[in-house]
Amino acid sequence: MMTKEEVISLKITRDDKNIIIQDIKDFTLSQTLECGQCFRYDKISEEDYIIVAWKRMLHLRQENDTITFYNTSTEEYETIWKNYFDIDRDYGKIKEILKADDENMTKAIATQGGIRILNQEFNETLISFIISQNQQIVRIRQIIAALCEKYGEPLGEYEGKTYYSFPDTDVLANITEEGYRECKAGFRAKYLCEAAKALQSGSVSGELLRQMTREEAQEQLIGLKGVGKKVSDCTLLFGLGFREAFPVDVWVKRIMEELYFGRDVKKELIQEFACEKFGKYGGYAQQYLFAYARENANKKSKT
DNA sequence: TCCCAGGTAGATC
DNA sequence: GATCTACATGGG
Repeated sequence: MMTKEEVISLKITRDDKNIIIQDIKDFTLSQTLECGQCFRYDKISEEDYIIVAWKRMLHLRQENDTITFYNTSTEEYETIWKNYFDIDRDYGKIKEILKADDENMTKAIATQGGIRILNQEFNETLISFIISQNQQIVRIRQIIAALCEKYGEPLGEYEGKTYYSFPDTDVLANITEEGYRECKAGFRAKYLCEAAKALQSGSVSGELLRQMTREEAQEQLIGLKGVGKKVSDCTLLFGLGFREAFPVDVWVKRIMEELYFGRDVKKELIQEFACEKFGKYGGYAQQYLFAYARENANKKSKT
């Protein structure tokens, strides 16, 4: 639930086809799409992206504090994109809280403060992060793209390329292990089969899990083969709206060790520390840190 | 060629 | 309980 003080107002206009937000704050499209939380986007130019989410394809462009949502209706914006991009939440306030008395968060937010946490579909998030384990982000995107191309529905095209929806649970549940392997899912194929069947049967669903506490929902997720602490945390954070979740992966482990511990520590200790320090803002803190860690690694590899 | 990747399950100590 | 290892596949 969003509290009233976290809601902000914006100047939103439209011309004949497009929705335009002219004074967006705390939002950098490239950072939000490329920080590893979602996998279904194409960078078309420095300012333009094509994304697919919630069975829609969308062309977006950002110039400074103006964002244009191309070829979309007011209704589609209100029902889909406003929520997807978490538009009504006041990230300025969240960032102030995280930065208070924390040099590390201040540095991370200085370069990565345009990230917003997307509200993604539960099914897609779960399947995507099962695929993500022990894999590089570019590969995750390739595998999910293959899965959608093969089993999703065409949604439209841009410059000759067709974009496909993420497959429905009925379709996912009927894909064989061999089918997932053909999408290059490797050893994760058997996990995907099991998860898809759980989704189709309804034994695991976004509806059910959203009604639970975070601990209960996490327990349900970890009950699936191939879903452990990290994958479940990502699913809770990106697919179910549990913004206190703090996924600890190799990047977050490394950057937390560097910034807060000065030595190698166990994941469990990092988890505990983050829970204590960031509390209900854990998910936001984690995203800023994750992006900051990757940005630093990029710089080093380029020199 | 080698190391590693938004980890996890199962074996072993 | 804590630690070790296999796992598919390809990017750098």
